[in-house]
Parts: sequence; C-alpha cells; structure tokens
Amino acid sequence: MARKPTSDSTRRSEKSRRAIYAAALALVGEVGYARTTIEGVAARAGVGKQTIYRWWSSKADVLMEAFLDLGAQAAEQAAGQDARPGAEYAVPDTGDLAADLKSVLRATVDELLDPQFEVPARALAAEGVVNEQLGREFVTKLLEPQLQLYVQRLRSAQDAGHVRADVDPRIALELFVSPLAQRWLQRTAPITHAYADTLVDYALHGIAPR
Amino acid sequence: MARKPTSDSTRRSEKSRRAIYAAALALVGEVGYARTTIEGVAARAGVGKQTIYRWWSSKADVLMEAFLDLGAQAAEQAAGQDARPGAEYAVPDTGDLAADLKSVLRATVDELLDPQFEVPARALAAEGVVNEQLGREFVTKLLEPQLQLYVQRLRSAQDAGHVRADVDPRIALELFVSPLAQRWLQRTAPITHAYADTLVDYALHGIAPR
Amino acid sequence: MARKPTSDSTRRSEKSRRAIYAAALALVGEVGYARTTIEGVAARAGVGKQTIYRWWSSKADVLMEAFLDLGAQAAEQAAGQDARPGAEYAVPDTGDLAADLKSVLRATVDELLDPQFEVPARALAAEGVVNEQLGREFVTKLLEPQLQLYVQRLRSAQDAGHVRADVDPRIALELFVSPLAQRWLQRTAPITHAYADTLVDYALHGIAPR
Amino acid sequence: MARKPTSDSTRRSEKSRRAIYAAALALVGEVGYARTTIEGVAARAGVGKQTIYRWWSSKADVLMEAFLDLGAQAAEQAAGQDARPGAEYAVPDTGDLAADLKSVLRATVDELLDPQFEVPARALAAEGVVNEQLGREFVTKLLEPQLQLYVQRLRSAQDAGHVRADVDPRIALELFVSPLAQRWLQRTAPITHAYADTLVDYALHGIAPR
DNA sequence: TCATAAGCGAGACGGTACGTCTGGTCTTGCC
DNA sequence: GGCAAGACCAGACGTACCGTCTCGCTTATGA
Repeated sequence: MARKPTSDSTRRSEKSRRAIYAAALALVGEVGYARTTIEGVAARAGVGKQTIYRWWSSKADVLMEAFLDLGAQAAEQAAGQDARPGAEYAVPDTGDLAADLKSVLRATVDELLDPQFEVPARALAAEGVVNEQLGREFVTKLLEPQLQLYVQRLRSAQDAGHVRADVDPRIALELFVSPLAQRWLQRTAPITHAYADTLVDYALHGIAPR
Repeated sequence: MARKPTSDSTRRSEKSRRAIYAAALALVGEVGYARTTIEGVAARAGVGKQTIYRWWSSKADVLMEAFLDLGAQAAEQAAGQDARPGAEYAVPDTGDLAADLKSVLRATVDELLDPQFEVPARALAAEGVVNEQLGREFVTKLLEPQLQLYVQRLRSAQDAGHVRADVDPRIALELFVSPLAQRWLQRTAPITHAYADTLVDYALHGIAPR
Repeated sequence: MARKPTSDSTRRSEKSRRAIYAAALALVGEVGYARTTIEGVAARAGVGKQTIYRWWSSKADVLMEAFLDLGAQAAEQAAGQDARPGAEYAVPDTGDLAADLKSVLRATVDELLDPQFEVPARALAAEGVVNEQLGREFVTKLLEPQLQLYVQRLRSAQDAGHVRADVDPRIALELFVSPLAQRWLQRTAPITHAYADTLVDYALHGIAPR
Repeated sequence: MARKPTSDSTRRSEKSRRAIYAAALALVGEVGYARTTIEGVAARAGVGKQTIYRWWSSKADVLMEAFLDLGAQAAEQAAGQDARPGAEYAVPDTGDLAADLKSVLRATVDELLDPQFEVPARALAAEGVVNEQLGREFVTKLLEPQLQLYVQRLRSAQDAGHVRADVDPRIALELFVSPLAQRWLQRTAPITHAYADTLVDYALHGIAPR
C-alpha cells in the first residue's frame, strides 16, 4: 500500500519511522481518527510532513502500518523465539473443543475492551468499511490470519470426530466470531465472557432441540 | 441529533429538505462519503450552507436522515397502508423455521448487494463504528428494529417447540445474521444465497455431531 | 491587477482590507520583502489566508495596493480638500526654475531617505524590475504621475523662455531625476541635497563650456 | 561572498562549476529568477545540491558569478590578449566628445536590448535593489568599472577644454547614463539610439538657452 | 602503492510557505 | 424569519524548496 517507488529504503530513518508510529497511535487514541491529521502526527513526531508523504500515501496507511507494527512488537515481546508475524498464537488444543474456543474467545473479548487497542482498531475498521483497498489489506494482514487459527482448530476437531465432517470450518467459525465482532463494531449490545461462552455453546449444538 | 432549538419549523422549506436528501445521497453514491462535503451538498441542492447547518449538525447527520427518509419512502411505496417506519415487514411464519429464515436472509443478501443501498449504508456504518453517538442512532433506528423481527419469529418457533426454550433469541439470531453482516462490512468473503442457507442450517443444528 | 472576478465587492470587509494593508507594510518594514509571507500577513492582520487570496493575486499585488493606499491616505491628510489621488502636489512655480527644481528634488531626497517609505518602495521597485506587469503598474500609478509634474513645470519654463523651445521636457526631466533614482535604487553613491542641487545646475546649463 | 573556508579548492571540479553556471543562466532565462531554484539548477547541471551550497551562499550568489563569468568569457573572445576582467574596453577618444559618448551609449542601448543579457542582468539588478550586500557587489564588480570608463573620457575632455573644469565627471556622466538605466530598469519609456543621442546633447549643453 | 581524505552525485531529513479546499459562523438582501 | 448567496476566520491538505545531513563512489595525493 505504501507508495515506495522512490525508495531503496536503505537510507530511510528508522528513528523517524518509529516516532511516526508512536505519534500516530497516540493521537488517534487522544483525539480520535477524524481529528488526527498528518500535520499533527508530523509535529508530534518531530518530523517533516514530507517524511510522512514520502513513505505513506494516506493517514489510513500510516495508521495501518503503525498498528501492524504494534502487533508485531507485542508478538516479539510475548515470544522472543516464536516471532512469526501474523500467526503469533495458535488456538489451544486440549481435546475439549468447547473449552478451547471459549478460552480464546474470552481473551478476544478482553482485547476488544482494552482502550489502547480499541481506538486504533476501530479507526482502521471504519476506514476499511468505506475504503475497499485498505479494508482488504486490513482483512488480509490482520483479520484472516487470526481466523485461520480457528480453521486449524476446527479441522483438528473434525479429525477427532467432535465436529461433523461435512461442516465447512471457515463458515463454522463465523457462528461465534462474527457475533462478537458485530457487537463490538456496531455496539449493538455489550460483550462479556458469559456472552462468548453462550456463542460457543449455541454454535456447537445449534438452537434447535436435539 | 438535529439542533432544532432555533427553528420554529413551521416555516421550514420542505423543498429544500428533499433537495438536500437527494443531493446527499447522490453525492455519496458518486464520490463516496469522505469526498462528500457540506458545501457540495448545498451547491448541488441549490441551497445555502446555512440551511443545512440550521437543521443538521453534521455531514453524518444529514446522511442518516436522508437514508432513513429513503427507507421510509421505499416502505410507503411497498405498502401504502402498512407504513410503520422501521418495522415494515415481519419475518414470514409458515411453520417451517429454516425456510422462513433462509427466505429473509436471502432477501437481505440481495439488498446488501444492491449498489443503491450499499454505498450510503456502508458510509453510515463506517461513521457509526467511530462515532459512538451516530452509531447508536444507527443501531436504534435501523438495525435493532430489523433484528427484533427475528426475535419475534424465534419466539414463535420456541412456542412451537422448534427452538429450545432455554435459548436467548436475541443471541440466537446473531448466529446467522452477524456472519452475513461481517462479510459485508469487512469484505472477509463473498455473500451468496447458498452461504445464507448454510448459516441457517449450522445455526439451527450446530456443528457438533448430533 | 487584483483578481476580482468573483466579487461584487459590496460585501467586502473594509476592516479586513485595512488590517491587511497595515500588516503587509509593517512586516515588509520589519523583516523585508523576501521574508514577508502571505501567511504572516494573514496572521498579523487576524485574517484567514483565503481572504487575502480572494482579493489579491500575489504578495506583490497586496503590497502595491497597500503602498498606494498609504500614499492616498498621506495625500488626504496633507490636503483634506485637494485629494486628487496621484497628483497631490505640483512643482512650485516661482519663476526661478532652478530654485523650484532644487526645492522639489531636495524633498525627494528626504523622502527617499525616510525608512518608512524606503523599504516598501524598494521592495516594489525590485519586484517591478523583474515582473513586467507589476513594474508597469508601478510606473503608471506612482512614478509617471510624479514625473508629469516636472513636465508641466518645464513647459511653463519654456513659455517663459527659461528652457529652449526645442527641448523635450519628458526627456529633460530625466537629466536630474534619473541620476537620483539610480543612486537610490542601485546604491551607486550617496544622495544629498548638495548632489540634488548639482544635478539641477548641470542639467540646466550642461557640462560643456558656455 | 562565497563561503570557502572548508575548501582547499584544489580538488574543486571545474566541470561542475561550468555546468552550474550554464544551468543557472539557462534557467533564469527560461523561467525567470523567482522560479529558478537551487534544486533546479543542481538537477539541470547534473550535480548534487551540496556541491552548490559548498561553493556559493545563495541563489543570487550563484547567478552573480555565472553572470560575471559570462562577461569574462565574452571579453576573452572579443580580445584574446586584453582580458582584464571588468575593464574590457575604454570609451573611444577621437577628440569629438559628443560623438564618442553617443557611440558608446548606442552600444549600451543595443546590449540592454539583447535578451540573452537582459534577463539575468535584470534578475541581478532586482535582487540588488533589495539585498544590499549583493547590490554593492553588483555595483562594485560590474557597474562602477563601466562608469569609470566615462570618468576617464570626461577627464580627458576636461584637459582638452571640452568640459568645464569645475564639473565633477562622476556626477556628469550620470546625466546621460542614469536616464538610460532608469528607462531600462523601470520600463518608464522605450530606449533607442535617437534617445541616447538626445541625452548626450542635453547633457553637454544643458536645457537652458545658451 | 596504496590508505585516506576531500569533492562529488544522490537524496532523505526537519522545516516553512505555498495556494487550495472545506468547515462552521456571520451578514446581507430577497421573499 | 427562513432562505440563497457568499464573505469571513481557521486550519489541514499535499507540494515545492530550503539548507543540512549522511551515504557510497571516485580520484589524487602524500606517507
């Protein structure tokens, strides 16, 4: 997404890059996405505006990379050795599918409620709704890798006979992930651990009488 | 949301109001939400800027009312007598829950893919993600009334013994509605009638072996 | 010169206009022409940039009008009744041509050495050297009207037989005016009352033996 | 004016110097002084910006040296042996002062009308009006040496009794040189051979009846 | 003869100002 | 008093250059 035709990127200032990420995330957190401006980011980062325009094509683009970087850094910290970006954690596989899914979904609830994560994530998600290019990048780089972890766990559950063989795992995971996502994105209702548990139970056994 | 303290509203120009709605929807459709400006709407509607600021507080606010008006008009056309805004249709109740849900969900798929609907809806949804006040209004006035139709149908199904009594209908409906919403909002995957059907089946019977 | 296509100028803010003139002249006096910026003028005048760009096409244009206004105001003050702009004073006509010319030329020397006049005048003159359009306006509106006063006095002297009839007054005046102008503009040598007197004497009687 | 403390100047690239002069003169001729930029000169000369900043302190400085170099080269071509910079030619001395002055003044008219000379000369003159340091250098290096040629010729005329002994030659020459200079600089009126002749005649014999 | 230091092309950097665009407010007639 | 029109103050936009600062590369001694 970045407009990097000019760069051999050798001479790029690492210090500026980090300062810009930090400033962008801080400003979005403080005044929101709409009132975050490139000028503001540049001023806060102690950087010329051109240094931003040289490497990124838009405010959304800067924030996206800042957010990806934030995730990458968090991952590095969490597992110094296991730093494959974008696939930081796997869904646990204890053999108890319901428990494993609930555990991860509860962690997701906690993350979605963490203000430090929430504001930039919301800003990116909103921009992605309206800006197809950025939306697809958001999905490809952030969302889908997370969802694939569920796909893996569900496949393993199919092998163990805990999920029907004719079920498509990529669709199945949406039964409990999407409701959470929609409640968060659109604020249709509060999200809690109990709610997460309920979603998993309903998704596994359906709502019709057995 | 509108800032109507000034107005006596008696003298308000109906012609201007309709022209503003039309201009706002047209511009959003043509150039997208971000590049739609109050100035542009005013110019296109042949209206002074102040006439917009007098009755609405923001670009999002204008678009929201324009969109609600669009829905209301569509409803009036569809059913001259049954014009209760926001609750135009009920989910059909033929006794076959799966068929009824699939039928409505398929209609929703069609609507989400209609470009005339898609662009302003997407714009409003995006703004709502980031702007809590507008988001809540969007949910209250547009989304939740639609969802309550499913709640009614699910309650009726519970009465008929087709849905377990201990199931919360408000959560249950999210199993098939939210995945569709998320695929549309975030473009994680395409939405089709077949997909809608699958969601209903999975939601009713779960993904675990019976 | 101003780019006034938009304006009916009825609604133009007189207060802003005067504030802009004052700010422009003050800034040019304080930091020089090159370091005077439109942004600076706007800020100092407490005015939006667009209000400047709406009525003037360039920094030079603003300064030119500010300078003309300054002259007009000075003239109004000097002679409340005799406020014909651009032709404020006539060269005196006492019958003694040499004395009359020396008197006016000495006054010009004083004006050229007045810092309040010098800095903006120099800035305009410099811009006019390089910018033909502005240069011509400068000459037409400021310089030539002044020079025509000398033409009138020289014609009167011709009638009185104090200047040869075959002499072109428009050229003749340059013999004493242009040397002063060049010394001032290009700083080739200092300008004094004595120098002014010498120029008049040389011009009247030539440098060749009589 | 150049900031040469760093340099040992032995290692200086002659090729770059010439390329910079050529690029500067070409650009000033093509787009004018204001729109000539150091970056543009560097790019056109195929030179790094630092190579310019290393040897010159400003745009005006570069152009001044380029212009001096242009004059020096012209002089070298005109007289391979007589290449004293800045004092290439003397005013001819045929004994007929009027004829000698007219001849040189006519040549000056031709030079001032030569576009190749005019644009950079105008740019330098304009800068000099506003920038005292450069203005003085311009006068010292270019203008005054030329004027001194007239001083010499007028002294010789005084010796021959063709100019009054009490006349200051440095002032006298301005009677015919400055009008020409002002007409050129400020475009107050056209300059022609006939005009030059008239100036000489008026200056020699005055405008008063003899 | 070869390291070594200067000049060099290139271009990223922190800045400033440009001229444009829009936001939201205010003012002026018209209806 | 609502309205169309549009001037006003404010300030962000994305661009162009400023003058400084590395970066490797070439080149020309001088140890």
